[in-house]
Amino acid sequence: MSQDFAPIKRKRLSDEVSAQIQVRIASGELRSGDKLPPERELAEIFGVSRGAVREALRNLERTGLIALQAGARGGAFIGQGDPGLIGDSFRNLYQLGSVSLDELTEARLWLASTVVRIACARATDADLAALTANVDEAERLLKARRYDDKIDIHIEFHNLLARATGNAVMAMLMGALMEVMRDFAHAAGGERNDLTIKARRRLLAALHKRDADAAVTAMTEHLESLRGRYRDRMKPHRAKAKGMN
Amino acid sequence: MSQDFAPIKRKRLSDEVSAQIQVRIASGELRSGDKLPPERELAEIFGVSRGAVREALRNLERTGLIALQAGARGGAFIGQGDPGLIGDSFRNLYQLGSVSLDELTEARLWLASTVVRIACARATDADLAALTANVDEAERLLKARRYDDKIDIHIEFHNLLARATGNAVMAMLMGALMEVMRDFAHAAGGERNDLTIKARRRLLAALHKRDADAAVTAMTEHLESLRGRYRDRMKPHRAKAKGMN
DNA sequence: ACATGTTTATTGGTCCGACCAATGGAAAGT
DNA sequence: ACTTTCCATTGGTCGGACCAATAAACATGT
Repeated sequence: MSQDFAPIKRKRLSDEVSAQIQVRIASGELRSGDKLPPERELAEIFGVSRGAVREALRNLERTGLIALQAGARGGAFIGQGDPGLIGDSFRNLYQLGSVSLDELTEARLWLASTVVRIACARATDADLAALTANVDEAERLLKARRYDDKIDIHIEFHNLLARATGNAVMAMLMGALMEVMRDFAHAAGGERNDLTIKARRRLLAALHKRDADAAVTAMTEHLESLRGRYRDRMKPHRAKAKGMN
Repeated sequence: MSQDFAPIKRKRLSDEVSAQIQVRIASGELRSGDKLPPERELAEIFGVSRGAVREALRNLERTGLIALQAGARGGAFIGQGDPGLIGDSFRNLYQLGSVSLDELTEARLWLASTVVRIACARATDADLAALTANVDEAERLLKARRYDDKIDIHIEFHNLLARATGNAVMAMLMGALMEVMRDFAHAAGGERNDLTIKARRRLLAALHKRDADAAVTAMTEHLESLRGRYRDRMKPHRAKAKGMN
């Protein structure tokens, strides 16, 4: 036993409280819809101040585990999680310089390939209809020169496609990456040509024919060309982080 | 103008504060390593109580945007984000019943296929050496009957492979999914046979030969069989959430 | 001079007690 | 029976106090 004394972890009270509640959730003791005791009671139970309890609850709220609601029948209710947090995480990592734009677009391209292949096999008629409607809408917006609105529709296309895989996790992963893409798509300004529309028409045709290889090709080629254009347009908007160590 | 009066958003002060700070970060005005003014000053600047500022800072800390440090030269420092939060999000979504175990394993399988294909093309000698060392270690633990420790090594294998793609985003995505896998791998108890080891040896051989198809096959077959075994062993550990709307 | 211990100023961490604001149900009035 | 008013409950905010950690400035001893 050379150097393994005590780690000495000065944990914050609020973190201790939120940890205990989280354990109750992980164990299944607390489930979606359940209500926690009021802050004042929790303070007494845990033997800490209401402020500490409050910080714990706010943390859990931020994590999407609970939702706070004021008023008579209000309180802290166990929620269902928030898929949007995944996208937020990536946004932060990008803004803080921990991941690059190039890595994001590359990962997105890889994910999109998988998505389109799976979706090609599983997409329902309703999925295909929604995708078609989406492209129609995008074309309408393009003609109306509403380039900024078009971006959101384009992003929605990828989300629809990901949902067509029938796998919520995959939909969330793609959704997260697309959230970051949204940011700099708006920053870079929307495309004003119809290349995307045409590529999507080809993709839809392949999907209807259940031709996975053609669908993947259509998707990949389009994203590759987009990637090239973005790379030219977006100068790195941040100098490399100077280590804070 | 039929019904578009005022949205009436009763935002919390602390959220308003954290939002303003976040904007400064997004705009690049605040960068990794920068220090925010002390809580008491921020309270005066924003014209709110110190408690409100504190909640805002704790929220940002939870998000990985800042790190709080007590003491004389302490304060709130802009951080670099925390990739672990992505895994936490999925863990929460799973625990709260918003995503199923099956969707997680399926998405993991898809991602792993992509990862192994890319890694096959890009892995450096150092990557391959690390992967080989990992499998050796796993074999050692298996012989020592340290099944629980073996799980973590097995998970590390996937992370190493993902890192071998050279894409940090992909490594984070895989890392996040594997974090959830870790939970129920431990809950289900580690495998006690050497099937995984053998599959990994085949995978490594394919990687060394840069035979992408063989590598993908080795990975996929193994994960598929694992998936089948898990499905038998893990009964859904939670009844379907009764909606709380 | 140098090393070591002590003080002190700074800053996050916690607590208390009070009051405000939202909300739904109970009581009162019609 | 319906509407209005009131009230208890519960989160949201505040101010001020004190504790705890920390590093710099200072004092002390060799």
